[in-house]
Amino acid sequence: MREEFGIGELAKRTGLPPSAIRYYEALGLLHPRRRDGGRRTYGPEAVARARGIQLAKAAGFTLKETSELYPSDTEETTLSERWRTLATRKLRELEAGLAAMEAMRLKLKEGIDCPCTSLDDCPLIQGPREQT
Amino acid sequence: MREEFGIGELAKRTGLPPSAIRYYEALGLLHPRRRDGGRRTYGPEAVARARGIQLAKAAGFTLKETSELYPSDTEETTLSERWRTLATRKLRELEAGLAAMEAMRLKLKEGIDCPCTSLDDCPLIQGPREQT
DNA sequence: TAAAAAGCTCAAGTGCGCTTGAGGTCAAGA
DNA sequence: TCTTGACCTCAAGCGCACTTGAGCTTTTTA
Repeated sequence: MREEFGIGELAKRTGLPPSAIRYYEALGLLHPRRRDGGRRTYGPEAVARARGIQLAKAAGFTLKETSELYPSDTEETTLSERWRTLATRKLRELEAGLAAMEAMRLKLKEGIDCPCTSLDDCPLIQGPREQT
Repeated sequence: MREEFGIGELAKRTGLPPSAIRYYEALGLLHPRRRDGGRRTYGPEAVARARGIQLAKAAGFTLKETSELYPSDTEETTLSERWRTLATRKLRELEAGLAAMEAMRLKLKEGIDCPCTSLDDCPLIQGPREQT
């Protein structure tokens, strides 16, 4: 039979607290089975999913956005198109975020390496950025 | 005399709503002067600062962290050392974030370009990542 | 078998980053 | 002058991502 374990074990394997795991489930990101008595049971795929969620978080996605990235949850079977659309959009946003982080990294590095005392001094932000 | 303007003008120049500008001030990120009557007055340096804040936000910093990046606010005069320590730490965190975003970008791109239907299918997360 | 450990649900609380609203003030123009 | 619009303060509210706590049940293990 397949390897199954409880919420405590999943917590141990992912570094997430059980409360967060339950919360993700409430948002539809995780779908444990239940054993008699009501306790949640997970398999290895839950570990993969949890890692995906953590990665998405680290990449700046909200949990709602992340859940949209896992559309198998919505009962669709041929979801390739929808998924691709969503993922493409997210990819664009991600690349914008990456650019911002890279810019900030440069600012920080410049600030650290140069004799001025504050980010304000380094004229690195004065690009043509109006609006968010 | 130096070019000075009110909160509405700063809002226009930065794309930030006045409420957010006041909020940043409450957190010690902005330090407008006041004219008789109590209204806030800003100069061009406030625009630069506001852009820095926006950039930091886009790079994933909290406002608290961002404020630590502008230590001139804390009355210190020779802050280079402290600043450099902080900025170096932030830089490391930023680079970790960048790596995560890059990983997610790859996952998304892979998912978009390959025939599988979900992120779970692509074995891209199964690295040795435990804990956050 | 009995006590401890792990889990369950549900409601409320927390911190962040703002926004909204009430109620009042200040400044410029018709 | 007087009205309009920009601005002021302060308190409360909101969405997100969780955490905490109460009160109860299920497993495990000594």
